[in-house]
Amino acid sequence: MQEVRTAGEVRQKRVTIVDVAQHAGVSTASASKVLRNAYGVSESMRERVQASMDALGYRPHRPARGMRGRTFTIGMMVSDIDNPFFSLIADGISSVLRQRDYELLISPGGYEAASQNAVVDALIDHQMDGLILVAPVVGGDDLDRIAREIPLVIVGRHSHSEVLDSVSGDDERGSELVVDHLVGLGHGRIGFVTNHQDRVEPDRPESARLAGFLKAMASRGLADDAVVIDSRWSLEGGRNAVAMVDSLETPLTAVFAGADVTALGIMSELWEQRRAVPATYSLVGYDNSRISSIGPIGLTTVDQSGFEMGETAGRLLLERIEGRVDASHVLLRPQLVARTTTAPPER
Amino acid sequence: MQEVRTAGEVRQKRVTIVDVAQHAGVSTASASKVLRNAYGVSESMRERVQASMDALGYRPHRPARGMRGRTFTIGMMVSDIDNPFFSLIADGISSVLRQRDYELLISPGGYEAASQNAVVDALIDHQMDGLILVAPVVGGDDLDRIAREIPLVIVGRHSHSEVLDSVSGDDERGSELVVDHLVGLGHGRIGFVTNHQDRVEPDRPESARLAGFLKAMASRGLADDAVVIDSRWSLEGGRNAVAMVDSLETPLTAVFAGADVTALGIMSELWEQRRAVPATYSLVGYDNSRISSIGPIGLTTVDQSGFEMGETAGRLLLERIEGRVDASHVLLRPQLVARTTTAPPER
DNA sequence: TTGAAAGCGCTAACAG
DNA sequence: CTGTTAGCGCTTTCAA
Repeated sequence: MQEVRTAGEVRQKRVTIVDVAQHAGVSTASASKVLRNAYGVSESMRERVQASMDALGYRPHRPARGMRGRTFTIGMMVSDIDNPFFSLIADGISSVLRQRDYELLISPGGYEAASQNAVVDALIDHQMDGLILVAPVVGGDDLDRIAREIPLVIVGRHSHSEVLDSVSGDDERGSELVVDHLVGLGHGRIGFVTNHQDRVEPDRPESARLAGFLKAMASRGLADDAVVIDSRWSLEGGRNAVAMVDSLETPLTAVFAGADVTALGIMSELWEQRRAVPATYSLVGYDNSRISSIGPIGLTTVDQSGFEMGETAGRLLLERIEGRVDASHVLLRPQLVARTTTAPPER
Repeated sequence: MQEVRTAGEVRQKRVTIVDVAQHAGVSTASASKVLRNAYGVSESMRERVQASMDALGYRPHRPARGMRGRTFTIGMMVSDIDNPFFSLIADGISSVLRQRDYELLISPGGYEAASQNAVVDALIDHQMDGLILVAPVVGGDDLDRIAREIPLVIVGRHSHSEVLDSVSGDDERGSELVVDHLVGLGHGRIGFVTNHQDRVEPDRPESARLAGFLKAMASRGLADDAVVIDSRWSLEGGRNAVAMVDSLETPLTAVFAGADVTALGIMSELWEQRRAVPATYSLVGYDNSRISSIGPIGLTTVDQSGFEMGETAGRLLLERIEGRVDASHVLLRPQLVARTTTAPPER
């Protein structure tokens, strides 16, 4: 029997820049310059070195690069990778980075500030060239502190910080679109399901969507018909919201769930109780996640163009890395996607 | 106005092991040993150094560690992060790594062998200590080659390789469970939607599930009633499968979609045609993704216990890194989850 | 334009 | 048990 061992086997050594330099008959410094597209190399030098790199199949060792210069790696923190919206953002980022030979590495940070901070530290320890944090729950001061250590872009959270960039949807506007849609259908008494915050941070999407909802209702003379249901933006939170809505003295004709996942929880709970949507009440989500378009779901929701957000975030981060110092905060226009969970009220 | 500049500002230098050693009044070698929990350090030394590390808030620089030894980082490649099943696997892996101070970094590799290979190379270039590839489309030879470079575990794909470990669900058994369920309900003529492979690789889940389906049908005397529908495991593939099923001469009473996402595509298409499930035909998926449990969907499917897969993969990889040389291939038992998309045939 | 040499933060071999 | 020192692969002065 042939022995095929891994640990015992002598793994062939990596091709290093020294090998390339020797093969091309030049100094490592010159090879390095070619690798980095740096100034001060003749055309012939560039060609020779490039040929050697190709011939030897040279791939730069990232940790070694990181010791002195850049790693050409960008870190992305998300709470949980299982979020279709994050996936779109990641695709958008990748599409920008790819053209510039940067690489994207993703790390799930959970839903607690403590665990997210730990993940951010770890990404910094990897000597990444920049970080993109998606909907971080970390406090604003912490974000500024991080931004002073490393180029930083946050996605999905409004910001006015001077030291970092941000890309987010115009959540206030998004809520307004929803209210317009529902009022247009004839609804008056509308509920909004919140994502409970122990310590309210005004720059978080949940705050902006709630504010937008209240403002839009008020400006249409429906301030007294705006009902806030304090729950959580999760499947479970949606399920629980159903009972809360039922316990209201005056019933609702429409519920704006604040997020698709919450709307799905509500749908699921209602379905189990054999109550139909939109017959029971109209239902609106937020995010336009892929599930929402599936036939039997057909959730009316708000699209945030995640891919474009990712592209923008990637572009901003590269600009930061190249040295831009003034902050840039981009707000993207949301769009309402009307499907089958909204209809005129029954009465 | 106060100037708050990032790039211009002098960023404070990192705390290095030299700082720790100085603070504790010992050599860097000793500090390093404490950091690595290496042998040959007195209790008092350990305490002093540890105290200094805590006092200075020392965090080891991963690239530097990677230059000589381990980075304590594991890379995970997935085709696309937007897959609830992958999320479960990642959680499982993380739960194991966390106890051992390893970190998990995830990289989306797309659906092509070429792009996946590029991502794997990039992870190797980062000097990661080991890799976990989820359902790679890369050829078996390539996997062996990779495994000779770096400790490797593949998830969701059967393997008999001597140089790498694998964890997967028993897909043949899973298909058998589905056939049993459907036949138990009274179905005879059953369709199976495949994920088309240009070059059939027998160790891929799509091959195993198809084989299991055909075998189970045959062993129940239904070989002639087993219909194979060649499509793709995607939302679109599911949608297209509907027309293919409709064009069959003898109609089906049940469709085993091979994967949840395919089943969702079928559901969606049928729904748009105002045809009900399971009235049109019973429908079964595979994966038990989170969506499948949502009320209005209620998809009958097969659970693969992704979290456990992740745990196992993490454990196997750490063992490899510690030096295990004989391959380990784990097969996990799948379970049928019956919901509302399956029922006895109408006739 | 090119090359020699120092050094990034850490580990490992070896000496004391 | 502890310290000295070389060196990982690369970038970056600085000199030629």
